[in-house]
Amino acid sequence: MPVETKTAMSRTDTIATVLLRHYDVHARTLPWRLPPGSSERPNPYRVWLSEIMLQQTTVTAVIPYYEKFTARWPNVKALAEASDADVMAAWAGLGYYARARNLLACARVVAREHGGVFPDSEAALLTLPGVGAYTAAAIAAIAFGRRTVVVDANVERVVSRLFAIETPLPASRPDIRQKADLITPDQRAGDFAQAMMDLGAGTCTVRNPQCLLCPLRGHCEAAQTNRAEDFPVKAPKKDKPHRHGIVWWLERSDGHVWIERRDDKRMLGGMAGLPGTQWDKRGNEAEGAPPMTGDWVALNSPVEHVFTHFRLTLTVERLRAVKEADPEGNGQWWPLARIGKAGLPTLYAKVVKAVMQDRDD
DNA sequence: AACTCGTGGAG
DNA sequence: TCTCCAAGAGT
Repeated sequence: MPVETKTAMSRTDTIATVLLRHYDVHARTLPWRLPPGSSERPNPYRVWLSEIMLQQTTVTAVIPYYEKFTARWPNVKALAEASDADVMAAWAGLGYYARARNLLACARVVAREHGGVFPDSEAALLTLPGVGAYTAAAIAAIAFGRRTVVVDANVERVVSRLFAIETPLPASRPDIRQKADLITPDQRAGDFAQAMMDLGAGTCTVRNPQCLLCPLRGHCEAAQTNRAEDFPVKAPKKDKPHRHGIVWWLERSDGHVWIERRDDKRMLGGMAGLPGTQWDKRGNEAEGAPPMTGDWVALNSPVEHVFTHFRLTLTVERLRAVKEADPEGNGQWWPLARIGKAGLPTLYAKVVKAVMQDRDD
């Protein structure tokens, strides 16, 4: 390589060339990545698992779950043989629980119909449960060295800035995809995708982007006009409605609590939960009956929670039952001493906390 | 094609 | 406190 190109960018340097050169030095070390400089290909199972967990979820939130899953289920066959309840409980707290249901469904399809080997083409990957356009492209590129166009929210932001795209999202998606295709290299498409995501996570951030430190500043229309933070332009979003519901805390005299398994296809579907009104259906927030008749008493302070598209205020009502009590519903008595192992999603973990605090008062 | 799906961190 | 939003998919 000529000496002058080490410090000055040559005219023929493409965005991909510059970004990959930067990535070779500055790539983040992450549990699902091979050590820097490794020439091997990453394990498809691990790539797939990480990509599913990372959907709409931050790296720091994913890491402990990724470590837990890979230690307990080291390959796709092991995961395919796990029980639904074990996988759902292991996923508890990470959110978007349809991902966990699809994860298990996908593992079983790969184990049964593909002999435990992940398909290596983008089109075949796209047919798997929980694998959409982004994830299929990412796995094909990262695990199998395919040249695919990987577009996630990071790439959308970076590309919107590189080309100063004025059309608001989501209408700009076709244009963004075309531009992403244009700058994707024929070689190392997987590294390029991960480099774009590293850039979006650390430098080309939503707020306060670090354009002065960006390796692509010389290629970026937005940076050169000091307008990075103006992109991507987004359509205005709707405001969140507020819903109210009741949750019933039924505790037996010997220290057991009545826990239900929520139906699939509802919110928090397949997860453990507490009986309550149908707060997840708009307009039906008051519908439902307690698992037993009795003198239910409400806690002084309700539980507040925020979902993607609505806020929820839950009133907690308590009842003490005798040991012979026989509640109605799809549930089981769970020892309060081991409530932390019940696999409750955060909403219900908040209810447990509220009940415990109420006792201390 | 909009809507529906969780959660926690950043600012 | 409040808003925004993150390696999106399914319907």
